[in-house]
Amino acid sequence: MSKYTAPPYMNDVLPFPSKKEAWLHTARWRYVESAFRAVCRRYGYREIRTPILEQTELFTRSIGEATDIVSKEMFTFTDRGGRSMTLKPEGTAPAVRACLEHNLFNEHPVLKLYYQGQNFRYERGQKGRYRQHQQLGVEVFGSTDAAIDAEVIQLAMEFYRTIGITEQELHINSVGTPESRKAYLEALRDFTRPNLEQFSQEGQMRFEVNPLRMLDTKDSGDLKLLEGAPNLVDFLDDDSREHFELLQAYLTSAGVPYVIDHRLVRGFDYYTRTAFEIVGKNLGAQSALGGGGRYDGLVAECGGTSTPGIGFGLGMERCMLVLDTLGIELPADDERPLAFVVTLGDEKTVRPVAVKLLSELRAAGIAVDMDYRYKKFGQQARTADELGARYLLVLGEGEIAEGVVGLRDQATKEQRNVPLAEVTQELLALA
RNA sequence: GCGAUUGUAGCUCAGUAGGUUAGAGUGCCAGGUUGUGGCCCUGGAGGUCGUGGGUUCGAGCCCCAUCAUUCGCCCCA
Repeated sequence: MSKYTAPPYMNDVLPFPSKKEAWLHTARWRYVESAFRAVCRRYGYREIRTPILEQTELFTRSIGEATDIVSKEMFTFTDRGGRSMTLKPEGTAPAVRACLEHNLFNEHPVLKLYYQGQNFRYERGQKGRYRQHQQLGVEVFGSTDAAIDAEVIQLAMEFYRTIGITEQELHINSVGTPESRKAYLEALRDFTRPNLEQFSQEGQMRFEVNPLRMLDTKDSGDLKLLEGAPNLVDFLDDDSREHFELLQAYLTSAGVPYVIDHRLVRGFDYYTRTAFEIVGKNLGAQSALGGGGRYDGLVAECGGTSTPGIGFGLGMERCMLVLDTLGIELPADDERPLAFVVTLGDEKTVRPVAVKLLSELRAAGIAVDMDYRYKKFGQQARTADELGARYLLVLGEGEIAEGVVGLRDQATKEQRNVPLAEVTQELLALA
């Protein structure tokens, strides 16, 4: 092992596939990222990029002091100017900050954004959870229309479909306003309190810390005790209830099946109304693909004039892992050369011609490579195979004398001579 | 933050109850075979056994610490 290793629970994504960790291959990442961009573009979203760190206060204020993220998971440090800075643990608050700073909310009353960026959370790693993870997401500001909630949901589901995850289930819920949520919490506490001692240790802990999470248990005993518990939707204010009903109507008319999941809650303080999660089928414990929700109070919390918002986010690493688990084939490595030059015979005669051929082909926009270790035909050909070249360009003293190059199809092993002057056109036609 | 797990060659791993010079497969390099490969044969290089202490006549193996890995919990993406 080398002296230095990647920082704990962070991954290197490599230029070649590995048998053990197939998902840590840049070609696969690029494919998924470009699929995401393509979907966002189709839906009319524009890209925003923000710095990798922000003032710490932006996150403590927006996410909530009591959340795990703020209380124990932030990568925080003091910079040389004495400011407390934090590597961003999530993408929404920085996007809001940037929009406020550049007045985008005023100039673009309805603002549809997408982003792709690294998030950092200082926690113990495990499968699908890393200290640095890439998040793909969208945010829409300026509209409370439930139709935009439906659009964000459809965008997310369409993205998963385009990369081959077709078996998905949409879970929706409404968490209402902070006030209605508070009323519900009291009702839930009142309901569970009489039998509290019968709950699992974990359930009892959640009762204290975050009662909503009691609903999210897998413990069969707890589930039984929760039968007949009050539902959050019954505590919604009229506006939130209507909003939730409208969302369902839009989803239905768009032909998007959904299930209402009363146990679905989101972690951060700033969420309001719509909460949704997309769940993959047949994935077991790692089934949540991504989720999002509405945050009508966040912009005001960050110091702007009250502006509603809704967003969706997904973790790239988990997405890649899911693709692996489902055995979904992605298109071939886009970094493969089209052709690979192989030389035979006297190096001093042949190599200069090969170098010239390479530069001509590259200038014409063809991806082509050669072996720089001056070895036998077989070894050069093997390098070509390892790099995934589709064609071999065989160049020896004989070919040079005739002014041709051998064009060998690696799939069929058929080889024919092509005049040097015509190789570029031939390859362009084959590309 | 809590609980486990693993660390020996580039890669996958073996290494018996502590006992000479630490092994295999694969990959790599060279030759057999200066111009058409992947096979085969022969040879070769490659290790501070994660690191630092300790126990012992003697440690890859036992003990402590430390770093790193992987996995679970909490929570999340």
